[in-house]
Amino acid sequence: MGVATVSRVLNGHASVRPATRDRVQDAIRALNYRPSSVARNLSLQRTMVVGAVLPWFTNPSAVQRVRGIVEGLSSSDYDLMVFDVESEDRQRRAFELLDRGDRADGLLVVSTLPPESEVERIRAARMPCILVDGVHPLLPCIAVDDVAGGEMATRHLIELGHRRIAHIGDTPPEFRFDWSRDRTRGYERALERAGIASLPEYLREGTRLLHVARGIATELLSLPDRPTAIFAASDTQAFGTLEAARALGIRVPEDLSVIGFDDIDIASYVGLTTVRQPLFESGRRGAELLLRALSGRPVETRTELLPLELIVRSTTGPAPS
Amino acid sequence: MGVATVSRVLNGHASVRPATRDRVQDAIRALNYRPSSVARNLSLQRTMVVGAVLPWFTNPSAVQRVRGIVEGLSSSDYDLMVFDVESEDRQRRAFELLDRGDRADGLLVVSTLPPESEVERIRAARMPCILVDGVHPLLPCIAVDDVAGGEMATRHLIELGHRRIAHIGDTPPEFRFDWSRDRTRGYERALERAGIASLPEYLREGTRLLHVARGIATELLSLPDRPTAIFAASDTQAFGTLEAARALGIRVPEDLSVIGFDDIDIASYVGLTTVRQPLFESGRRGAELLLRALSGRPVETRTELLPLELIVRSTTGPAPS
DNA sequence: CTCCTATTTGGAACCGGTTTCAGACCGGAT
DNA sequence: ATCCGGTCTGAAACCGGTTCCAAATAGGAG
Repeated sequence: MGVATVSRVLNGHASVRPATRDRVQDAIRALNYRPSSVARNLSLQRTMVVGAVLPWFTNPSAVQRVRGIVEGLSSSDYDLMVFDVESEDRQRRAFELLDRGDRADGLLVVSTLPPESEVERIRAARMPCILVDGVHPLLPCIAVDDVAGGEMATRHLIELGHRRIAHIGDTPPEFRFDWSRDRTRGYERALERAGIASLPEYLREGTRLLHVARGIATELLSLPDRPTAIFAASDTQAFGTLEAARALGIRVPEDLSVIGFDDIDIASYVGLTTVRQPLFESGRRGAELLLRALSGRPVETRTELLPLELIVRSTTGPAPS
Repeated sequence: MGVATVSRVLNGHASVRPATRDRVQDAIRALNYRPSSVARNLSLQRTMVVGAVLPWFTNPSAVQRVRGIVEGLSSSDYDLMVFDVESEDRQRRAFELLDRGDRADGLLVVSTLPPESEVERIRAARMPCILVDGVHPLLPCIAVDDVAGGEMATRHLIELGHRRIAHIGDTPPEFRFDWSRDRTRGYERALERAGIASLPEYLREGTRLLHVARGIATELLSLPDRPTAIFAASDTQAFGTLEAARALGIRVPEDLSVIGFDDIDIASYVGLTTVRQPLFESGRRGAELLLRALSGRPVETRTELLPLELIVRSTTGPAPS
């Protein structure tokens, strides 16, 4: 029996006599044989796997996006392989592993930007690749208008009568990633439009981590002329802010209003006012576009903006008089 | 120039004349060449990737474990590939992809049990495999004593004077997974030891999802003789219980005590009393054992139990008189 | 300028599949 | 019994690397 016949049986290919097929299947069972998927991929030039590259998938919003991806892929024959890249180095390695197209047929890059050299390579290899929560002129992208979001959050505070509004942003240079800067820009624009001077001591940056934000918030709230409202660039940072306020005995929302960004699961539980972005939907839609590209249908290389929505709960209120 | 030479240059192998090496590297640059990692794996029989298989990594405790895995692997040369298996079918497929050892060198199976046939295959292929949050007699395992944990939680409530104690468990048959049953057993044992009869209407099951638990809790709290304490099999379910209580206007902990299990991030924020299990540590330790196995050192096939700890916060209090 | 040996180099086999292609086999018609 | 067409089958080439081994080359000694 030749290997060709075995291959035909395994792939349910046409024209194998039933008698032969049975004989092959018996042998397979007897030997407890399973074909090597890697050898198969090598030969087929196709893996039926899509790769997702994302930093800190430990964080709640990333998890939510991945859930969307899983959902979007669930009806397809593709499996998902997630690469967590906690450092620039790991990110480079992930792309080295993936961009040849021999480990995954398509790529979802979430909340990070691939190095420029990789973008070129990906395009040269005609490997389908969708950006989720990131924008690049040469790739299809799913994103939100962070400037508008930052403005939306800040305007909400202004409309409540706040004038001393602080902002806790994210440190920009992580994985060439700049949504936080855009939200900050929205914050500045809202202040400007309302004719409020922006104070440098009200504009702070820290990592996305909760305890860092708590530290920064503690400093902000200890200022001689402390802010009456804080716009945190993410819900996680907003929670850090709330903890700081609680520790200092500052009442929310009576003495301090806090607004976040994302609307992660816990936000509704805790009653956090926030700007909701469709996290789950971004992943689902990204997967949808990727599947379309994988099926050979064309996908426009343009940025698709998902809607933002202000969710008012109980951590914002009128400015104290 | 032969392919052998190129291969030697790429792998920094010995004895390539500098002049030749430079010539090869120039060619590589000129062609923008990158070797196929899959072909390399096929030839080398080694991938430098470890696979993690876990269900619902959407859920907070799984995320925490994965964080531990990432941490445990970070100092090694291995990359992590995560397979989310939301259904039995996907689980089967994940193992089919992984157990030949040509896609990953080692396996971490988290919060699920591999099908028996796969266990056999994994052992036959001598593929290193560690179970995290799961127990199998033929594999090294990292776990906690769920019976003891369930007993610990229940005893805490009993010691506070509660007698009408309900329990919300998990539906057992998901991915051959039974920690919830063990926690329930601990619950029953604690009641028995205290001489409290267990009432069938106090013992309920639901999926791990928050809103399902909320529904069940609402039913429990609407019983004519409603419980004064509820032990939820996971923190997520405890939150559902708290929401139900809040909606019904039942004060916690004055009218109702609630205890969870896991101690996920938000638990401390919300002040949930719970039984802490070392989630992060379980992943880190699993990765550590896997790395040891991958390096050829022996790993005992025994179950390593991590410690549990009762964390008393503000959702439990003395039974109402 | 030879000769000899140590170092470099390239050819070929292999990893484990898929697929092309030509030959083997089958049954029916003459 | 022979021939014919169509259906099955297996040998061989390929995917893209690594590595063994033998041939080619370089450099030092005589």
